Amino acid sequence: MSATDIDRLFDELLSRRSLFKDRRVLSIDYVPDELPHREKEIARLATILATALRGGRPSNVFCYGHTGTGKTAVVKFVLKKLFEKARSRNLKFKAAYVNTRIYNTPYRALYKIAEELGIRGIPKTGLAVADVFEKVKREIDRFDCLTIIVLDEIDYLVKREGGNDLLYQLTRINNMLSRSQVSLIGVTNDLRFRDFLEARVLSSLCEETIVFHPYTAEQLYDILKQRAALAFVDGAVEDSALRLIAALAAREHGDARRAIDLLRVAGEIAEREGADCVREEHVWKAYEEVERDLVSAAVSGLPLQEKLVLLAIALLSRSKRQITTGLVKHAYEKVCAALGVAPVSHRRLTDILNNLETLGLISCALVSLGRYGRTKLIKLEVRPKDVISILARDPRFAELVSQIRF
DNA sequence: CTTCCACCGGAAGTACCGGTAA
DNA sequence: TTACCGGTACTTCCGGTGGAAG
Repeated sequence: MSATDIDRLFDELLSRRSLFKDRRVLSIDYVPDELPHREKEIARLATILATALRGGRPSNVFCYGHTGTGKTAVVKFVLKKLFEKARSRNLKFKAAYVNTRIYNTPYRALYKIAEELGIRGIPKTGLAVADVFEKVKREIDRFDCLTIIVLDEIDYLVKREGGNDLLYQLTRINNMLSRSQVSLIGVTNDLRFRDFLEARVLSSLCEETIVFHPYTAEQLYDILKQRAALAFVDGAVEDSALRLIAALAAREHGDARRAIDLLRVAGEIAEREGADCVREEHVWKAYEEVERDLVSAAVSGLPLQEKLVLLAIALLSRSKRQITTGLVKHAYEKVCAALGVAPVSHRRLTDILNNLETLGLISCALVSLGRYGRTKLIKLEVRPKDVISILARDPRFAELVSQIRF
């Protein structure tokens, strides 16, 4: 391509009218001024937290519901409004928001709490958890005000060792504070989460419970319409496209986050193609792309051995129908041999399989074959060719993928 | 009724890494 | 420097276990 060609390309791209008015509206952490169809939940949480405006300590709250049902948005929204109200009444309180899927160990969660509260001098690693907890506790007491701690995706913390301990300490912290008070808000997608909570934590963490039900397709449509009006220029999205996104997301247990993601990607595709508006065809393309990106994000972050196990499963699912643990082990060892990598123990393999399951890449079902033992039936939950093509980007695997057959 | 397959998964421990405090 | 911290990836050992076959 010559210099003048590039010049012309730039000119052409610049002269195109952008479909977007404000892209940020479609980002994951955007909190809108209105949350349609969540009025009841907002009122409920606001009622509980309003105690703070009267100088009391709100009960600990526990929110649960599927992904993308507005839990995080509602919590952030109500806290924002509470801050505004408090400021107008000259009241002080502090809040920390921690996503424990990212800050997924007791130390890291504590570190993030400290950071959110503006407590400095805590290193990312190297100290004992108990010491850090003491320091955070002391600093919170020095605030001399109510402190609200939001623990989002709290199930990721609880399922880790030491997670219950931290939670227990946090629920008991008020007994150790003299000037400040702490309220906790726990948020989770996992509906069976309570099973993992120890009894000593359960009762105090779940003083109040708010359940978030999935959005229906019509409700998702309303949400999309609201966001589209803010994010796109007038007439840049066809109504049928919004309906399609709503229908697709409703199928995924009413996941609004997924819907908004789909809208954003569909918009980007339409713009890339130079279309004058977002149509159903762009939504379908976006659907594919979002799916692939999800897989790609999950797969590329995996450690080597987990990649190899996943590769073995992907290669197996091209041909065999029923995949058992034994079969996976066999295939995995063949893959290892071909690469000159030492395979891990069987015990480790079961952990890897469980991990791949929690990531949603595979699903497992324990079955008993009587005389013929007891095993797990393993099913790849994503397209084998996606997994293989993503892993084949690694030059170490590229050759192998074309060679091995089962 | 008992056997026994082909696994599961808890417990405890090791090696290593990147970090802190004294 | 040394002792210690949390965290990940992995090991070895071992006590289960559902249900068809015998």
